[in-house]
Parts: sequence; structure tokens; C-alpha cells
Amino acid sequence: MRSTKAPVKRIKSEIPDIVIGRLPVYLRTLNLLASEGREVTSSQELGEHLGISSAQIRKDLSHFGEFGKQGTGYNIPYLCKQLQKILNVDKVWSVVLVGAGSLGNAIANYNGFESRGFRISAIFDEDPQKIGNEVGTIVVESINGLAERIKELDAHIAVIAVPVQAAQRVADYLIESGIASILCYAPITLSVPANVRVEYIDPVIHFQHMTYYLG
Amino acid sequence: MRSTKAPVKRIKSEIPDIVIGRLPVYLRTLNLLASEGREVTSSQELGEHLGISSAQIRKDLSHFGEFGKQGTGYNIPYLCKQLQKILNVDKVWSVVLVGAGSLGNAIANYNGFESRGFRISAIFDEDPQKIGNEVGTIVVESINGLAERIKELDAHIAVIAVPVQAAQRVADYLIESGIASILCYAPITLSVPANVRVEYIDPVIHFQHMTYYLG
DNA sequence: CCTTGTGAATATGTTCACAGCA
DNA sequence: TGCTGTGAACATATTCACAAGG
Repeated sequence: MRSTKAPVKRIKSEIPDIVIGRLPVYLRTLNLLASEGREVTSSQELGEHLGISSAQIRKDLSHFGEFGKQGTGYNIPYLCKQLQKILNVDKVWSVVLVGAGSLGNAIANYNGFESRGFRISAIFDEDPQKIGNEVGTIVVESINGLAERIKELDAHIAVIAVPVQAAQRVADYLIESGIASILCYAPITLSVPANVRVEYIDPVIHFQHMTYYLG
Repeated sequence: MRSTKAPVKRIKSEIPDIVIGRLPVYLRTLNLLASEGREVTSSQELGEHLGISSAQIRKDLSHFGEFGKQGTGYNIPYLCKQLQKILNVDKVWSVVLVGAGSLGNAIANYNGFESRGFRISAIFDEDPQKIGNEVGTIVVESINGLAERIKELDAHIAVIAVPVQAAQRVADYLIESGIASILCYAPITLSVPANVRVEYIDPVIHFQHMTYYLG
């Protein structure tokens, strides 16, 4: 422990994005351990669970502070809380979903979001047939109301679950409406301004990665 | 071009996994360009589409051969074919899906797999209520027949789309049945032998990565 | 004993910059 | 000219290994 050091931890731009990307995985695993009633763990145990080295976990966490105790390890509920704060999921974020097809339905019906910091607050579709349908507890709205509703809901995150042909158009509209974080399920790399963050989910990318090794 | 060099290209273990992971993205984009009738492209154009450097694309491809022409760039249909061969998606792979809930339904109904090398060949569920249901064109089968059907179908890839509580159990059963590549939609890190490859899709991991930057 | 946090060493990945060829 | 393919240079990420504390 170094006490008289410059107070520069958690300057966002200094922490590698790849480290940030692992924190949610740590959090997910810690929550699982907590749900089993476990009180403490070590970087070694966590690493074995996750298939990564204990040194990596310690170094990752060290970017944000000192959360462990020598000889003992990490208090699980405490570390969970710290990671939730770091990731800003000690609140629940409103997420808007575009696309009320079967994928949109699956996403809207999934009830594992809320406990991890997210709530699907509205669903939009272009298809007049779908507007008014109930999906879970929400009613599908016309995409025309998107901009206004995003402001009302103070939503910062959107999910695109529309066919690939519509995805770029929907993204443009979302960005115009003030959304700066998009999770895209359509199999396309979106063209967006530099200040918009897009992440992608495409199962075929994973399949093709696997088949390389299946020779 | 070096002609009198040791004939050591495409030794799998020498090519970084991170490179393999990008090839499906290149392929996806090239197919899009091809569908627009484009015949040639350059590493620079491709890089601009994808938000990565042209040098990276050239270096990635160079692991596998020389696919471009100086001054011209890459022939799109040719490069698509080459990437398909490299990734072993110049055939269609049978994939088995476990879980016939709304996510399983969405996956089974998606019709973008076949053109990219995959087909959902069977769906399994534990719930007797669901067995016999039709999902798209397939009938939900009892998970008890999994091992036998995997052999019949010569399936090497499985998708886990069951609740998190069942995921590890299902994975164990799949592995026992001979599956060595799993795409897991349940929010848990599976414990598997070293020869089994698992990839994960968990939207919350992406959301939490985003909220870090949303401060 | 055990385990953390961390500089130093290593390993891996990306970009530069240019020769060579269409 | 325009663009590829690639060593060399650089940048980033991971692991080692150990002092220090419980």
C-alpha cells in the first residue's frame, strides 16, 4: 500500500478499455458466489473460475483501488458493491429496444436485466401491425415517437434488434435522437460518429471463430 | 512477395486467436460489399468501414496468403471464398440448440444462419410441456435423446439458451455427448475441460461496459 | 503460513514506412 | 500513380516474482 502517492486513480482515459471489459465478468461471477452464500474469495479462486490468471485479476482491480486484504483475499459483497459503483450500475438504466420481432420479444421478456442495472423501458417498431402489441408488460410503440420518448425516459442506451436492412437507418435515427450507446444485434458494422459507442452481438461471428478450429 | 521461404503459412497454432476473431467480421463486410455488386476493395476502404487500420487488415490477411494485387486491391468474391475456406464455412455446419424458451425460439426462427455456414438442426428442452412443439420448421425434442441425436446429425457446435440455473448441467451433458464447441447465452462462466471451446453472449456484459463510460 | 498490490520483465499486438509490383 | 505485403519500431497487455501485511 502506497499512501503518499498522487491521488490519480480512476482517471478514465488512463484505464485500458480491455480492463473495463473484464470487470462485468468479475462482477457476474462475484454475484454468483455471493448468491451461494460465500463471503470471501481470492484472486486465485476467481481466476480458476474464469480461466484467467490471478495476477491479471489483481492488476485489473488495482487500477481502481485496493479492495483486498493480504492473507485473506476479497470480501465478496464489498467487492461487488465497488464494481457496481465503478461500472455505474448502482442504479437502473433505462434501455430502449427497437425491433419487436422474435428477437425483440426474447429480449423484452428476459427478466435478468433489472438485477444487473438495466430495464427495457420501451419497445419500438416500424411495422404498423406490431404497434400496440403487448410484449411482456410493455406496449410496442411507433418508431416515430422515438426521439420524444428517449428524452422522456432519459434513456442513454438502445438495442437494435431489427433486420439487417433496417439497422443503419435505425441507428441514424437513434443517434439523431440523442442515443450515444448502441447494442446492435444486426449482422452489420454500423457507421456512426466518433462519440457514439456501438457494441455488437452476432452469433455467427462466434460460430465462424469456432469452425476455424474445427478444421 | 517471398517465394523461397519455408512453406509455413496457416499453421494454426501460430496464428493469433485475435486475428481469427476478426476474419468473420471481414467476411461479413465483404459479403455486404459483394451484395452491393462491388468487385474490388482495398484495405483502406475496408478499414474505414470497420473502424480499424488498413495495416491491420493487410497484416491479418498476410498470415494466410497473398490475396491482393498491388495497385488494385482485393477482388471481393475471391477474398470471400478464401476467407470462407480458412474459416471452414464453405460447408454448412449442423448446430444443436438447447432451450426452447423465447430466446431459443428467436434463434431457431432466425434465417440468417444458412447463408453464413450454419443450420439449427435440432432443438432440445427439459420441459415436457415444450417437447413436441414446433419451432419454425423443427420439433422440440427431449433432452434425453441429445447424445444420440448429436451423433446422428454429426453436430460439433451447440447453443445453450436455457436459464442460468440449468446452464452448467446442460454443458456437462453436451460435452459428455461429444460436443466441443459451445455458444452460451446464459450469464455464467462455464466450467469445461481444456479441449472444449466456449464463447459467450451476454448483453448485460456489453451494457455494463457502456455504462462505465456513461459516468 | 496465506494473499495482496505492484514494479520489472516478458509477451503480444498494432502501426509505421517503404520496397516492389501492377 | 496506387496499393499490397512485411520487417522494424512501437505500443499495449500479461505474467513474474517478491516485499509487505494479516
